[in-house]
Amino acid sequence: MITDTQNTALAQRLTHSGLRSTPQREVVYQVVLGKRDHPTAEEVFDRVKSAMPTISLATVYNCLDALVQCGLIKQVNSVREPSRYCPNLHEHAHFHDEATGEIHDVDIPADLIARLHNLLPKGYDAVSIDLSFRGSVRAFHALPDQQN
Amino acid sequence: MITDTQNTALAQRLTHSGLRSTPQREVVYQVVLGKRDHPTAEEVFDRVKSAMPTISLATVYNCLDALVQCGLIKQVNSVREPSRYCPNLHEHAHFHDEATGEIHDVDIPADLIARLHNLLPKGYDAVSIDLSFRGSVRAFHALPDQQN
DNA sequence: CTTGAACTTGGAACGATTCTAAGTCTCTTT
DNA sequence: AAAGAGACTTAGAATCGTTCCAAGTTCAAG
Repeated sequence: MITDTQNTALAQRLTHSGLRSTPQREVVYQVVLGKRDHPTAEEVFDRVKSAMPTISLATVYNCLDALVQCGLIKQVNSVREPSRYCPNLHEHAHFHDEATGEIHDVDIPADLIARLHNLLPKGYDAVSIDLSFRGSVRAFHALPDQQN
Repeated sequence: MITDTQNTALAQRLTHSGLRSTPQREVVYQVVLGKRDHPTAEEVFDRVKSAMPTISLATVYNCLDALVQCGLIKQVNSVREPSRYCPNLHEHAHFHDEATGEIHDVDIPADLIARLHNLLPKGYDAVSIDLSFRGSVRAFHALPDQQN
């Protein structure tokens, strides 16, 4: 659907971080962007293979790392489960649905993030916050799609 | 230092959950209680071996699971690192010091926990919240030990 | 061109955890 | 007290996501 501006953005970000833009990294990036679920490296691997059948799993890991490093995607670490990757760059929390295994993004208002930082004692300097919920999602009587 | 009331509490909790109180579980419990750091299963294993040299690592995992299950300790899941266990049962967050690898407990006021729950859209039912920071702790000019 | 660094590849290696099979312990029921 | 059923322990094998490795490839700069 989209490729050109995204790929130049990709190239810029990568070179800016001292990394190279390669066909593999472009394809991996497109795949993660392409579907707004939270795929594991293995799932990314499967999806990428249709476009590039010779790619190896090690390369997928390498590409995902590179993309995380230059800030284009985020790594979502689940508990004793494979890491997942998401293109949502806003500060947000994750809700792990224990029934389905799905992960849903949950927005965090900026003032709340500030308040979380204020929990820390003096001298504590947090570079990242991770907020995650686990539970289940009650099927809901077809509400006409509130906000998201 | 302490053993008797703790061990009866242990026995009660275990049997209440349909589990048995065993020498191994008592020792593992004492070890986790004994030092307020956040040991991994392997570290618990090492500490337990001095009191009970024949215990196996599998049993340590089993015992830790049992204690977590009946609510006597908590499992702290780090990112792509071994799980750690802590006897602090209050709702609290964790600060992962990237320099030292240490984990520090951080209290969360009750109203903030409520506010976190309120982030969730309708229908989302969270059974647990995990809040963790990672960063570093600046050494602090010998403050006369504030609160903790 | 050449040189070197970054990258890709497949497979081996790793490490935390779980599983397995065999043996032991401990309640209950007689 | 004997017997049977579970729960528990043990050592080692197995699992699985991830990382490492060695060899070959590509790319950018001189």
